[in-house]
Amino acid sequence: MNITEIARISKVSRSTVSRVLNNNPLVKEETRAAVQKVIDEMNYTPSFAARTLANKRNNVIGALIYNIVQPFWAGIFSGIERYVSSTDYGILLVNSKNHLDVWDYRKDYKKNLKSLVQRGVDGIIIALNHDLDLEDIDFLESSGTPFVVIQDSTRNARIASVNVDNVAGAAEATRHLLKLGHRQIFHAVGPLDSTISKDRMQGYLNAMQEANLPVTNNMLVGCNGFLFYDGYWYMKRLLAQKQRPTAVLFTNDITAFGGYQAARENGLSMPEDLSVIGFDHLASSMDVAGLLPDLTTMIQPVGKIGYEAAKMLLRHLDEGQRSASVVLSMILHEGDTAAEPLGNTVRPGGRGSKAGESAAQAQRRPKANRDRKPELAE
Amino acid sequence: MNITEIARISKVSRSTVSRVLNNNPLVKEETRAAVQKVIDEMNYTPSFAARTLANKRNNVIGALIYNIVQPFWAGIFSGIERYVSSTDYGILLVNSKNHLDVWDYRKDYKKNLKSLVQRGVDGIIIALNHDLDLEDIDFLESSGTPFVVIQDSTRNARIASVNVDNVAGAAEATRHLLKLGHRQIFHAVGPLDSTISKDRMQGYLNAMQEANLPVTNNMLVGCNGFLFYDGYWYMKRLLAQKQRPTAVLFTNDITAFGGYQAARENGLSMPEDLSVIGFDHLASSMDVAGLLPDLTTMIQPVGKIGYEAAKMLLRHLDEGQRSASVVLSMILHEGDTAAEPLGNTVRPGGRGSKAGESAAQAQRRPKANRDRKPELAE
DNA sequence: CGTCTGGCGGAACCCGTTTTCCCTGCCGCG
DNA sequence: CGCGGCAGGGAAAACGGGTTCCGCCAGACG
Repeated sequence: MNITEIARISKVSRSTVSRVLNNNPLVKEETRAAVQKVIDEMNYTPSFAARTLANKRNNVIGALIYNIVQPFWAGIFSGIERYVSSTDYGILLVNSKNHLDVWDYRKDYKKNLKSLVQRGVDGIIIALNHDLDLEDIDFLESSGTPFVVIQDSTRNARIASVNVDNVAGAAEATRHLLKLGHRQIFHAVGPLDSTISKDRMQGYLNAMQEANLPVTNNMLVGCNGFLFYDGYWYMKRLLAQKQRPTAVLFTNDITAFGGYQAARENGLSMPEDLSVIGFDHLASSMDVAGLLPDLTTMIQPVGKIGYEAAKMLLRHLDEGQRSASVVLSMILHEGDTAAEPLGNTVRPGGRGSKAGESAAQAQRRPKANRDRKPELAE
Repeated sequence: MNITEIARISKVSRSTVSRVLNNNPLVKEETRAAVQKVIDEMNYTPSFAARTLANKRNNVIGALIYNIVQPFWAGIFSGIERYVSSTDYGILLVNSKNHLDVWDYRKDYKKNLKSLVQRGVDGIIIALNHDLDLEDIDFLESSGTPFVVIQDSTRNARIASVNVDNVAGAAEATRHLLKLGHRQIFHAVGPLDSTISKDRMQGYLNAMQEANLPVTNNMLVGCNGFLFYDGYWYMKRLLAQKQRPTAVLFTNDITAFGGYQAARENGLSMPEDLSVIGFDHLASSMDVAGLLPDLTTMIQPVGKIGYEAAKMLLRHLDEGQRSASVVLSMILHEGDTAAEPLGNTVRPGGRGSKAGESAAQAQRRPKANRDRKPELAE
C-alpha cells in the first residue's frame, strides 16, 4: 500500500495525495475529503523512509547522554523526552558511557557522535560529563547537523547550550550558610578537572569574599572524587584536625551524604554540630524518603534542563533560527542539615566581618536543642 | 556527495560502487581498491535514508520502556544498549510513562507502540509495567515487526520474552529465611493487579508449603503499593498487632526500606529482632552505600535481562529465526537484614516442622547482641 | 477576448539496491 | 585453427515511495 495505490483508487494524481497528506491548502476541500476517506479506509500511512529521502528530514533527533543509569542524566533525558514526545520527532538515544573503558572513553563518545551524524538525525542533544573539544565542534558544524549542548562551560559562541549556573548556585548556598550565622564554612572541593567543581568553588569563593571572610587553605580541601567515600574520608580527615568548621559545602549530594555519615559516626549531630549542604537534590529521584536525611541542597532543575534543550533544538529545526544559549539557576532546597551554628563552636571569625552581622548572628543562636537526636535515628 | 559522484570520479558504474560498499565478491580486487580509495578520499558515507528505502531495513530498533528514570528500567535499557552498541543498530527510545496521566496511560503506550511501528523500526523491545493485551499482539503481528517482551507473565506462545522467575526467587528468599530458623515469616504482598506481586506471593506460598508451615491470613497482608510509605505503614500496622513475625518478606526493596524504617522507629533492631528481605537490589544503583542498610534482597539481573532481550531480537532480525523465550533467575544477596531469629520471639511454630531442623535452629540462636545499635546509627 | 488564478497532473528528483543484460576473454572441442 | 560456450566483471535501468517544481486547463474577471 503506497501513495500510488491511493492515487489510483481515489482517481487523482500522486501529487494530490501527497498534498492531502501534508495539508497543503492548494487542494479543493471536496477532493481532500475524498482522498482522506480512501486513506482512512485503506489504513494507509506514508513510509517514513521515503519521506526522509525526499525531505532530507528524518524527524529523529539524537541524544548523546553520558550515563542514562544515573538519576541526574536520566532526569535530563526525561526532560528531553517530555518535550519531544509532544512533537512528531523521535529520539535516538546513545549512552556514551556504555563500554566504559577508562582508556578509550573519549574515542567512544566521538564514535557515537559520528554514528548519530551518519544516521542522518536532524539534530543532536549532547549531555556529557565534560566539554566538547574543537574537533567535535568542527565535525558537527561541517556535517551541518544542528546541536545543543547541555552544560557547556567553555561558553563557546559556536555552541548553543543550556547551562546551570554553578557559580551562582554555590554562592547562594554559601550565602545561605552565612545568613544562618556561619563563619567557619569549609568547602569540600570536587575534582578540579571538572568544570562543575571549579565553578562551584568559584561561587563559594565569591560569596566568602562578598562577606569579607578570608578563605584559608585548610578551608578549601579537595574531596578527590564525587563518590560517597570521597566525602566520607574527607570528613574523617577533617574531624581529625584541630580547626573545625561549623558548616561544610560539599560539591554534590553523594559526597555530602558521605560526610554526613562520617560526622555521625564521630558523634556529631546535624545540623546542630555541623551544617552540611550538597548539590543536586538526589533524594527527589530516589524513592527512599525517610531513610535518608533530608539534605539541604541546591536543586538542579534536571527536567527543565532537558526540556529547554529539546525546545531549543526543535525550534532551530522547525524555524531555522538558532536560539541563544540559556542559563538556568539552581534552587535552594532547605532540608534538615543546615541551621544556625551553636555558639560555642564558632570562632571569633574573619577579622573583616561586619559588626552588624555579627550581632544579628549572635541573637539567632539557639542553645537548647543540643541533645536532640539526629533525624535518622528517630 | 552521493554514489553517482563516486562512480563518476572512480570511472565505474554506480552498481560497482554499490558492490564495493556491500562487500560483494563479484568485484575485481583492483577495482575495489580503486573505488574504496575514492570513497575514503571523499569521506563519503552512503545515505541511511536511501538504504532504508531500498533495503526495507532501518537498522534501528525501538525500545518502549516504562519509566527510564527509575533505576530498574534504566538498568534494563542499559543492558539493551550494551548489546546493541556492539552492532550497527541504533535504538529509538520511547518512555511509555512520560505524560503520566493516570487515566489514559494505556492509550499512551499504545500510541507509542504505533508510532514505533509506523516509523518503520526493524524490531521492538517492550519493557512495561504490565502485560501486553491481545490487541497489542495482533497489532504487532499484523505489522510484521518482530518484538521481544521483557517480563511477559502471560507466557503467551505468540510472544518471545525474557523473564525473571519471580516464583522461584520468592521461594528462594523464603527458604533462606527458613534455613536461618524462621518460622513466623510474613509476606507483605504487593498489589495483586501486578503479576510480579502475584508470582512473588506464589513463591512464598510454595516455600512455606514445602516446609509444611501453615500460612494464615494475617501472615499474608497486602502492602497497597510499591512505595516507601506503603511498606512503612504496613509495618506500623503489623507492629500494633499481638502476633509478630520474626521475618518479613517484602515485595520489593522500597517497601522493605519503608518497613525497616518503621520497625526502627518502634525500637526494633534488624536483623536481631526482625529479619527483612526485599527484591531488586536497588542499592546497587544508588551511590549512597553506607547510609542505607545493606538490605538482604533478591537481585534482579537487570542488565542481563536487557542484554538477552536485545540479543534475542537482533538474532531474529539478522538470522530470521525467532528464538524461544528465556527465563533468568534471581540471585540472593545476603546483606545485613536477615539473620537467625532470637529465641524468645520464636513461637512453637508450625506443627509439621521437622524435629531435626528445630534443633539446629536452637543451637544457632545468638543471645548476646540484642542491644547492638542499628546499622544505620553507627 | 485576453489574462489571471485555482486546482490538479506530469515528471524529475532524492540515493541507493538489485536485476538483467551485455561484453570480453578464456577454454575446450570439433 | 576456429567457433561456441561459459564465466567473470561491469553497465544500464527499474525500483522503492514520497515531494515538489512546472505547467496545463478551465473558469472567472477585466
